[in-house]
Amino acid sequence: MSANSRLTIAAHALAWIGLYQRQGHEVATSEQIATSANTNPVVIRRLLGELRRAGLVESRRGVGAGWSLARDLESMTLLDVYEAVEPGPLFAMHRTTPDQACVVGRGIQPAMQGVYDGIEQTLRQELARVTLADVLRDVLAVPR
Amino acid sequence: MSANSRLTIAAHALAWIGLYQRQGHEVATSEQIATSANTNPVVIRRLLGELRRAGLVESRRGVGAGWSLARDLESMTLLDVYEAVEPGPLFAMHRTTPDQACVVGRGIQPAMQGVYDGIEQTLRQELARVTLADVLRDVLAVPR
DNA sequence: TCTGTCGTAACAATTAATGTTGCGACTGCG
DNA sequence: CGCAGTCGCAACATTAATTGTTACGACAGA
Repeated sequence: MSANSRLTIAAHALAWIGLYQRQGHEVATSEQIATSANTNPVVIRRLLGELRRAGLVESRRGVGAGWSLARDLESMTLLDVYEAVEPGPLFAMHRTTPDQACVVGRGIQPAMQGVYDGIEQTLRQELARVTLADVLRDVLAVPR
Repeated sequence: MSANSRLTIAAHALAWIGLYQRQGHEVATSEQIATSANTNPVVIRRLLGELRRAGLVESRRGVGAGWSLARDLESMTLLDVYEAVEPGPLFAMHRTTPDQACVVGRGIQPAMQGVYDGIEQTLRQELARVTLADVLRDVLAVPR
């Protein structure tokens, strides 16, 4: 379905900053995170910018600039991240309006919307159940 | 997230065929369905082709050709349709391998995969709960 | 003033879905 | 037998979203 790794990369960045701060550092740079995620620093800055708008991270400019967590990893859930970085709904409707002269064309969108709303609701509950601290714990639990 | 309406269009097509057959017709043509969904017949044929591979519909060729249901709408769930028409997973990993020399780079994919697997599981349960007969009922329940 | 990093715009590259055209294959009918 | 209507499928165009890249000004501390 989606060639969309935004949630994955955002979680990666947050886990990285969290671990780095646990090791006693003040801020992490987009360059460092980009190296770990094997991508471009601008991509990281863009994503972190969205997380900052959601109040999850803060950035500092000037010399010794970089990114830090605005809250504990324990208090951040994947739902917070999801809402910050994912724009649209999971499933889309027709890209052009179906034939309103047809019974099915008229009724299909409300019918499917009901289903999709329920699913989106469940998805949110699942994401809200996992904190970024959980993610970092699982990351560190992987044997090297 | 996804600009992907495959599930919606597939459900539309199945509901349309189901209703048309209830009205006493043998088969529906991709042209008719495309008109209702306001898209191109080839798009419908492609989708229905995937549904046929999954055993949900059958097609007839020659004169009086067209599509018919291979099973009752009651016995078809949105999960059947989803599995037939959605290729990939909901959330993607990094498009390039993260830095394996970094703890986070090494552990993030297994960690996120665990979460994503659970979500995919829940999504399937939700989809399996809705039959295409439910969808058609809801379609017809929409006031005109 | 110099240095390192963010902030952001602009644009290219990539990928997936969707739309379109064309044509051969099939099959019932006259 | 030939015709008509529709599927099957390949090839290509279009659209849209994400991701990657380059460039450069803004900022703040040394």
